[in-house]
Amino acid sequence: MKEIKILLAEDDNNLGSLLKEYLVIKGYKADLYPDGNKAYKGFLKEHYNLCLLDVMMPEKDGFTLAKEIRQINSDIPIVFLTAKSLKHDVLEGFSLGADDYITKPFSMEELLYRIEAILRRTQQRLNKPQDVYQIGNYSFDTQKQTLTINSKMQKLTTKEAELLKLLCAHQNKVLERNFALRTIWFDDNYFNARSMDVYITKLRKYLHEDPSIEILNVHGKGFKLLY
Amino acid sequence: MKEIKILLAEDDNNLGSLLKEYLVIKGYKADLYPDGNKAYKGFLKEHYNLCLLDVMMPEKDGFTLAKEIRQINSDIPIVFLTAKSLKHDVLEGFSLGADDYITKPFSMEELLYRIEAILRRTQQRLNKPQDVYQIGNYSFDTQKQTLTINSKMQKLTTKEAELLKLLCAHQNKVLERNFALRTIWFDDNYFNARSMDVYITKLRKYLHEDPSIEILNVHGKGFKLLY
DNA sequence: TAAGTAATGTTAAAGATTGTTAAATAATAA
DNA sequence: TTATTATTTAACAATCTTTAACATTACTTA
Repeated sequence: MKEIKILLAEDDNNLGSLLKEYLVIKGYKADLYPDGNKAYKGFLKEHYNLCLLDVMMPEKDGFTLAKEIRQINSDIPIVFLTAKSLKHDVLEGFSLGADDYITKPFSMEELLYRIEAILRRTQQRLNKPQDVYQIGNYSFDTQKQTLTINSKMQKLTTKEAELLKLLCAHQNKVLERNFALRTIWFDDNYFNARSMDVYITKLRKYLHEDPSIEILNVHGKGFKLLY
Repeated sequence: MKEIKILLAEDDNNLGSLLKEYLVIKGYKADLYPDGNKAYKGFLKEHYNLCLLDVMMPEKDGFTLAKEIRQINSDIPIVFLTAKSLKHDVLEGFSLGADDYITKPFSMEELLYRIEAILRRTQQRLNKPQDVYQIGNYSFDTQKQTLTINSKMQKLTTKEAELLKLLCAHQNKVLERNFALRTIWFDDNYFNARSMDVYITKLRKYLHEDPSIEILNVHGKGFKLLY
């Protein structure tokens, strides 16, 4: 797991230190800068993953700083901290491409959760989103489109994998025909429905080695993956 | 620009209608559901880009609904609306993978900006372009058009490098055929498509030394670089 | 209950897309 | 210009998806 570095720009040293300490405890690397200019210089030197900017700061306010940061990195998540919850202010922040906007006073925990929510969105694509389902004794890798049991690996075609993925997402619940058809085939006409039946047969064959697994048909409704 | 569809689950019909109307004015398509069950059914039928869920709802509350939605689509942005700003509540929301959390009363404009901030993140999800990509054990220099492994350096032709670069920018995601063709060949006709297939074969050969790397074909859609 | 109808199961063939190699053409360097 | 390299086109193989055909099962209705 790569370390995540947060740029923290806050002129109130009490709050700033507190925040930094809290973030460090939570496993982030955080650098505190007391004003916008110093923060900007720091931004140029280091490689940060997220910016936490106070709006009201001496020398250079948070909005100006955000603009400058955006010039260099149009992609980095920016979160504003502010005492006043003036509507106009909030809107200006977002129009600069803020990812979130938190008005003081706020709880540390909430801040942390908001940071994590944003990082989840921005980081997740960089790491591989290893979606792997365990289906009985099988292991189904949705990214690689493979189904493995006892080190025997079966490659799945795209359609096979898409359908199995939907079944997994609905495990023990009915996957409705029309929903699956519209999701995978984008049209729930008769022929696509028959095509889907063919794929159900194929999946049943693949999953044959673990007898506790079953793709049950719910007449007129759809299919249910049980195990 | 594709239409963006928002699922709105809110039992207070006054607020719900107001929200829906506002979102529609702002150019979104929005469907209002008066409780969690109806919202879930709607979610199964339609394809939404974002969910706006009231926490307190009859039949099925927002948290439960979010869990069910996440089962089916682990990726869709979810925003909670709530009257109470109880800390415990907020944290629960985020732990379910909420992308934002707004306590009533809120201004319509702020809501809109928050929605836009989230969509900005989720819609454009390409990795930022880099000069040098690490692909498994390979190092791919886009400027020099070289692919290096164990100090063995392979020169790439322009087309090879362009295609590999696009694949890298989309790593773990599908690089759509037509997009790649229009980007690199400026025309997605049949012959260019065949030419691209030839290049895919070449790239696969170059990347053969690290077996964890794979250029997966997603039938009818495009290619996905996995490692 | 029995017959009729609709839905699903299964297999194989047809049709479409992709994989691969080599030859032909185009572009570039010597 | 020729030699070399890059790209496209052609040809054929392999794979994936859809369609067709027929079998079976589930439901409906008389």
